[in-house]
Amino acid sequence: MSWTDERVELLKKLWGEGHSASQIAKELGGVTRNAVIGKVHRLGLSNRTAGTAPKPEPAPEPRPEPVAAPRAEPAARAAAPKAPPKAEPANVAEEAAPATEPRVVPHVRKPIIPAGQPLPPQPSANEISPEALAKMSEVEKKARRLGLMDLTERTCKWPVGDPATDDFWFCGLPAQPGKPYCEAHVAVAFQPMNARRNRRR
DNA sequence: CCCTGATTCGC
DNA sequence: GCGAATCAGG
Repeated sequence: MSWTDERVELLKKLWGEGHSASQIAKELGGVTRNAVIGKVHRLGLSNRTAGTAPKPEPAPEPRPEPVAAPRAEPAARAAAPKAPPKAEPANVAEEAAPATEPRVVPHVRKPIIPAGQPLPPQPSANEISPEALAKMSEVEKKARRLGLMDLTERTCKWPVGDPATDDFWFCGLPAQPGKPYCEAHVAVAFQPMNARRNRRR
């Protein structure tokens, strides 16, 4: 493969969008991340300040913490996340569709499993620890929202949303080595039969 | 260990 | 110019 105008163009675009060299290499195909980096340098756009203000800062996370503790035990480990079974509206900054549909979807999600992997929780099937669920929906907000083609051996392949709609993507966060999912999703997918139970302390 | 970009240097 | 090997860091 050679650096045709097209490929260089795509390289510039992706690099400008903050994609990593390895990601770009995969999207371009036929090149390694080294090749990409090398080219990036030769093009003189090593600094991602190409154009204007591409400062992909992760959305600031709300810190719910205001507990005006009157006077409690010093070492009180209040680790009781009230994870409501309701799925948080993991939305982005803006939503194109107003979605005035009367239809309410109360249950969690209905992920579709890539292949031969442990099945995610069926909403009505079994029970997952509230903590795991909470962590999961929390993570979905930070997910990279990868497309099918962006998945690699080390990206979380946890599907989110309805494949029939545009609102469908894969978690994409760093997967646990050897596992198909990231830490949070592994926690949900690989539920030890005795995960909950001896939780009391 | 996984990943990231940066640099070198033979081709 | 190209990119594998290597380096340096997270």
